[in-house]
Amino acid sequence: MAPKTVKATKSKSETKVCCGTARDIPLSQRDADELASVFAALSDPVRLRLLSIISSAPDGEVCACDLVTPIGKSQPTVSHHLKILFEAGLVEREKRGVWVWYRAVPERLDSLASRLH
Amino acid sequence: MAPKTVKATKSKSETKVCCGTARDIPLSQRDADELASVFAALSDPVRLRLLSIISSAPDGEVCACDLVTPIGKSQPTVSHHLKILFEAGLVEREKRGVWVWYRAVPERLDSLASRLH
DNA sequence: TTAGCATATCGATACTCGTCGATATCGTTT
DNA sequence: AAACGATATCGACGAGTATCGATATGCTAA
Repeated sequence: MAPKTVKATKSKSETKVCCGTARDIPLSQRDADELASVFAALSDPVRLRLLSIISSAPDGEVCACDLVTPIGKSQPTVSHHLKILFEAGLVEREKRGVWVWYRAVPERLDSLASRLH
Repeated sequence: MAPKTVKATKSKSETKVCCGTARDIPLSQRDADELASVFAALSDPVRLRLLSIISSAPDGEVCACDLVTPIGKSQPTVSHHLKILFEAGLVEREKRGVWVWYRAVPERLDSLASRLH
């Protein structure tokens, strides 16, 4: 197994992860799942470019109809990716008439960045 | 299509993404691909917990043999995830005898955090 | 009401990925 | 040399996902 120097600090499996005991595992299962889901939303180049376009919009918002062409994917595909960004809390949307406007949620990225230490 | 207010700032598809022209698309295809690959490495709860354990190690490094039990997955699975973290530049490894020691690369996370604005 | 457009959903397909048992590789020990 | 233990790789399987054509939903205009 491990060398003998710091045998005492050996991390141990802790199935009891409920209340406040599990301090030997830095990141809980739940936190890991939640964090991973946000990273998963950012793990696609199409979504990163969508987020980039939306974030850098002069008016702070972009019509969905103006996202299909620059991305170069089909309308259902772009709609699919926008939904994933929305469900991850990375963008918010507002329907105005026939159009849907998307805005970035920078606080979401800020909180993400802060959790990277 | 889009409303008429800011028709001039409408982002346009730019297939010529080589030298320095494409400035209407904030994030290039290449940058998006590269960023997405790092996020993909962080998009799994097992890898996040591995990274967390390694990062918070008192000695700054953890033996791979001490990672299998707390993660609760098989040894090939843990080895697989460690490889992905390594190839993403998030951890570095050093073989000492029979054991392999893993260290975190915090600068990698720092540069990631800085790219989230 | 009907026609037309913007957006979302559905169904299908191809591909990627997480997982594990079995096995290979490699250093250590006897 | 032979046996053993730690780690990586392989092969396979099941689950998830990116993509798109077709279709549904919903708003607007005639």
